Amino acid sequence: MKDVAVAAGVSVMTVSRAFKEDSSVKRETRDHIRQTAEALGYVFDGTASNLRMKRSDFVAVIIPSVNSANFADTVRGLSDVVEARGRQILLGNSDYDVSREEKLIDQLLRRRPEAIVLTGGRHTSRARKLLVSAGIPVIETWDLPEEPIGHVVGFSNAATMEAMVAHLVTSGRRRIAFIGGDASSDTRGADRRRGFVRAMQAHGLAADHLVGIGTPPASMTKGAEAMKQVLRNLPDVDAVVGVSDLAAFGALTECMRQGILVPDQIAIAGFGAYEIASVSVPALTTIDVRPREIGHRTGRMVLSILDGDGAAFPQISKIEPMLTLAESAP
Amino acid sequence: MKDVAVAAGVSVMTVSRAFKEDSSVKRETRDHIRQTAEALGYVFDGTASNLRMKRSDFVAVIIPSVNSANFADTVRGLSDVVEARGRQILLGNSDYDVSREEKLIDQLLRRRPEAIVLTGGRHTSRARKLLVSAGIPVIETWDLPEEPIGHVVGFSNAATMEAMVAHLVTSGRRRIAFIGGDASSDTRGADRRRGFVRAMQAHGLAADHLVGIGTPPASMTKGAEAMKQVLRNLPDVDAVVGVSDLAAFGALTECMRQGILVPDQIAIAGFGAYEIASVSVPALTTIDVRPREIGHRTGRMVLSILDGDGAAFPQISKIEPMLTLAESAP
DNA sequence: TTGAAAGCGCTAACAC
DNA sequence: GTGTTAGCGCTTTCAA
Repeated sequence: MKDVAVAAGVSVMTVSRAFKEDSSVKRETRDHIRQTAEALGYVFDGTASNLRMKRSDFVAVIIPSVNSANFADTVRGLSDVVEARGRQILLGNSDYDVSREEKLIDQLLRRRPEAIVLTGGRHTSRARKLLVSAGIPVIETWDLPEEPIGHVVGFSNAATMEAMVAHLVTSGRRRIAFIGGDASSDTRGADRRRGFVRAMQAHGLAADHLVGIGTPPASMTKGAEAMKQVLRNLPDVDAVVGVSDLAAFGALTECMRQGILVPDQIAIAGFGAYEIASVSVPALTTIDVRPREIGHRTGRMVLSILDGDGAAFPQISKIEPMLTLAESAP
Repeated sequence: MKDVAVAAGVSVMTVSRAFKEDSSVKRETRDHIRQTAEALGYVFDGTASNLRMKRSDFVAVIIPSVNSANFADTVRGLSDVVEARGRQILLGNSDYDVSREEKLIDQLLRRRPEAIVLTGGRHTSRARKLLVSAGIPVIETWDLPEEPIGHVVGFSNAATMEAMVAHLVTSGRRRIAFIGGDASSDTRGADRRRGFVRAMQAHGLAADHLVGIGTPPASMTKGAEAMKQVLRNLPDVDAVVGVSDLAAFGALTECMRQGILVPDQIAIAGFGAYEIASVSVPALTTIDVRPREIGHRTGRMVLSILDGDGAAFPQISKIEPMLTLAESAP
């Protein structure tokens, strides 16, 4: 900046002002400075500015994995909103692991983000301490934590899965299997499984057809493998619910390979409203938790807390998941 | 840090040293300082450190979209490598738009990243100027640019598609349609389409069955719609190639809905080796461009340029895509 | 092994 | 409308 100032024949302060939109610099002076800067290949140093202004324009976001379309959608919705207002997303993958999440929180906080968005409501106790003492807005998403740290944009994974079971039972299914949700690290998957078990019991049905798929994320391939087990070991099953659409679609493909008719012999339902659910043949009955809306709403929440009236949003903003019926489990 | 220093009864300099791994501080002093810091809820300010050290530990990455599994895989591979060495990824989505890419480059460079990774080899001229004058390593990926700015980790989209066409022709297909690649903004898609046309002509076949799907990214839904057009307008087609597996799978589902046998009546091939390709029934013949390997290799390249002997990597590192044959086009 | 002074590149606050 | 001074929180440098 000093170089630009010398080259333009002004003080550094004037150069600084010339780069701010609404500051008092003569038009000609500003134009001249900007041209000089461009010619010199000068790029503004945000690092120094951040230090001085105590304002990083970063919003930290931790998701389990960028490789999951649903979490990617949430990040996308979030970044669309906050980037339009000059903020930048600082993204971290926790790999469905709370201790990795703790490390990430530590690392990200060093960058002095102005807010931090988390996926899920389970964290290590040190992570909670770090978050609280950071003194910035904390938003937990994709869940309704029992003890929220700050704000929340989410839904109950368990209750949502209960609605799905209710639908299957209403449509006449009785011997329903659940694929996924066994890994303790995927708390949302485990919650869905818990909701499944609870709903089955509430309907007086046996909830003993639980097929794990191991470490998250649930994939199509793992869903297909799990379905093989179901067909081998649980021949009386008349419906299968996947912890996600990916697992459900995998299960569907295994049925296709074995000549089992869906939904005539076995109904299949998923979770998440991935694109595959609407395109597959048969299309999958699923639950749309509106990941992008989670992101948008979180973004607007962050901005309203940061820039304006934090009171515009309630502390807990509930997403209403929608049951989407399709051919696989009408 | 000053607070910690006062609380621990030492100078700020000693506190600073206590947080570095390999500096000369007495064990007891260091332990005492770290405890004091933890108790005070002190979090190291990376911003100030970066300013002073002129070292941000950021690697900037621009991809067309996080919502594409393949690009997400590349980012994942890259971050696995560079984060293990203390760097953090600064991610931006260009939305397949070079002018948005230019804006992003400008924004990201303000954060003073130590290297920048781009997707593709087409950029605005101002973007090129910014990249060159930034004086940091620039790595272009997912393509083999005609005029590389710096390093490259990629493959030829056109040549790879030519290999796919060669396979289809060898297996007896003659009237082959191509779905996608019409949007000028998706240069990789357009390159694949160009490769398709070139290969068809080289085999003496008509390359006039081109069905566009509009703005990227190619989706399953758009692939299904395009297949509807193919079946309506081009009844003689005996094979279809999708610009990506998503489009190809969409096309497959449309065939299933219309009772058209794949591959007996129409063969279908995709591009990208998404999970859907191996799981779908029939499984899709596709091309594995190894997105994660692109990320890994790019990461290792960045680190070797930054930390050590930059000479360890050639300027252009070619990825060899692999043709993966499956049921849909054996 | 520890400390004091100087400064990274920018901007708030105050002159003029 | 523009310039001067001081300082954001850290680390380099030099001295003790």
